[in-house]
Amino acid sequence: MASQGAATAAWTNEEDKAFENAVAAGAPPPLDGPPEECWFAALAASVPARSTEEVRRHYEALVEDVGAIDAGRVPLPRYAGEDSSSAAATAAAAPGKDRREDRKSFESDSGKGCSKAEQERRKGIPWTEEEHRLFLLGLDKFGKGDWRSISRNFVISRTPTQVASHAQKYFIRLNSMNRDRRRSSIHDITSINNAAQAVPPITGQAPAALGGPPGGMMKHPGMVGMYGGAPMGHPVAGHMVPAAVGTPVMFPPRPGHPPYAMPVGYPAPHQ
DNA sequence: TAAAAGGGGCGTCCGACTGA
DNA sequence: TCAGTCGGACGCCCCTTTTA
Repeated sequence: MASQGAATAAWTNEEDKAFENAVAAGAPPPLDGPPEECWFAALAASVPARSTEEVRRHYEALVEDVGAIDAGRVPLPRYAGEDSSSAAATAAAAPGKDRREDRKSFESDSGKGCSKAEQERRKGIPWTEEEHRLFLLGLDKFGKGDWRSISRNFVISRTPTQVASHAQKYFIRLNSMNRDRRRSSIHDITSINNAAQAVPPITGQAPAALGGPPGGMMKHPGMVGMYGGAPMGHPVAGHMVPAAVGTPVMFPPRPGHPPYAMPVGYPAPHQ
């Protein structure tokens, strides 16, 4: 991943949050002057400690991340989803899902594996944050509905059906953001940037290598989803501010594919 | 106060249905 | 025919309440 704000101090959690919220809100639409400059200035107003130029670079770094993935410059984590050994391989690559997989493997090892129950209904393999992040990238790239392309080019470890199913629940989740009693879930990740910094290094890279600041940005380190190693039940407000609730934060539209859930007045980044 | 039980939320899988 | 959508079943876990 591209190093965000490499030339300046690392962005803090609060700054990232404010930045994302501003992007999610679409930022005040530029009224006059160069649209792009005004738009970044509006974003910068949400992050007082950062200059417009810093905000611009931060933004472009995110876009660059997407571009790198699009171009295949960023090696995607290897998932072996096609065969039955995928569970172990994926579990090894994604420490966040170990608990359930451990139970699963235990059941298999204890003689209950390949049981009738398992043949009747395969147990679900929880999505990792990395997969979800790739899903968001694919959603940005191909738009809502093109699950096959997303599956083939981004979430290669999941079938189009799985991607579609995941998307369905994801959008349901987004629509239910205003409910009071909710647990935190992987679907709370609505921005690629946020996810990138929250995702444990699935490739074994250090978090900084993935673009996140040292120490990550999550207020609950290690929170990786329902079946991850981190606890569930943390108040959502603790790591997701209301402004971002229900507002998908996606990267800007690119030529050739429709934007998804982008606020009005979202300028095209430098290409 | 600690443990147990029940309720409810969440994520995944599956099958039926629909439209191109 | 195929891909996408929708709704429900299922399993798992956490939270709250109840009980000793």
